[in-house]
Amino acid sequence: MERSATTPLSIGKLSERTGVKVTTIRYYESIGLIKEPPRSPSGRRLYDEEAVQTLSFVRHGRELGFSIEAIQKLLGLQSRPDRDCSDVNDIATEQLVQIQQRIAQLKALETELKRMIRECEGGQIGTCEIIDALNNHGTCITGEHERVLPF
Amino acid sequence: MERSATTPLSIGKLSERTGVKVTTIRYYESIGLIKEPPRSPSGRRLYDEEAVQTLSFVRHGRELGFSIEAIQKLLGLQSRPDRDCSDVNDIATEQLVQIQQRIAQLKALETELKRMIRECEGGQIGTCEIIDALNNHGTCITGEHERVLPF
DNA sequence: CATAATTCCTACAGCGGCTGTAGGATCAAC
DNA sequence: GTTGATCCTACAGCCGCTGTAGGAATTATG
Repeated sequence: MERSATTPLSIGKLSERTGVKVTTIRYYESIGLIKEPPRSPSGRRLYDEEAVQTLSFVRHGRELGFSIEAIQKLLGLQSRPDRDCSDVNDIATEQLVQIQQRIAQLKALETELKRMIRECEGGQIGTCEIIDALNNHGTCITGEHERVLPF
Repeated sequence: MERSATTPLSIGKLSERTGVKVTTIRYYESIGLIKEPPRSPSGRRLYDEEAVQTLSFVRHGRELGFSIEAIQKLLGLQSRPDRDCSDVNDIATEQLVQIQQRIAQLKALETELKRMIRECEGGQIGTCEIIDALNNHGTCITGEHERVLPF
């Protein structure tokens, strides 16, 4: 299983292989998310296949909306295959809950925006229902939709 | 209609009336979103009812997910009630489209996370389907779900 | 083999939309 | 008169990057 003597990858090649930008890779290293690779005599970073794996893992996690912090935990857990995976499940479940909450919030906004747009039938701003709705929260059907942001 | 000689509000009262934090009000002023109010002899900001209106408008817009930039445009439009409201409609529609796209993306993530969690039946991390899914994008049913972030 | 284009390096600033901190000045209540 | 709340400015920090400047090293082409 040990064939680690493959030609090392430059940061650019690693970027190509994983779809993570060069600057982002360096950023991940700077915050300690991925480990510092060895360097060439001239100081260039040299990566191996394990780095490709780790970075792909990170990328996929980010795509699924996991925070850097959560990914850091997951990476730590991943390296202990004999441990119980309930911690992993907890992190994923928490992420799912947050996404579901976010969807619910955005749907409320969607409903509200649709209503505003429907009631604005074109005309002058003075009688525009969109402007009116923004001026007058009382007309909202969704009641409180506070701190829904950021996107 | 002109009864503007009401007692001026302090920034704290304005904050209470609008639900926008004091620091955020000052921030909005600093970026030019709301105008600089007159000051008391000792340099404290003095607001009137128009400021309450404007800030409520801003707050509601933010709650609906509009960017500061979009709100700035809407505020500009609002002050010209005789103009056609199609620009307003465009901004709101664009916002709606973005929210709908965001919902679609998040739903894809939700599906994916649910699948991962469902297939992880508890056990050891070495065989955990969640970790496996993160390692191996190929198992994703959603195909490409890139740059869905940030939240 | 010389030159040109590309890749790489570090360090730091900036994005959006705030929030928090430090260190004061002023105001209202008792 | 004193305490405590509110206000002021100025600046740093949050997340997760992205962009810039100014070099050094490597690779591709003539």
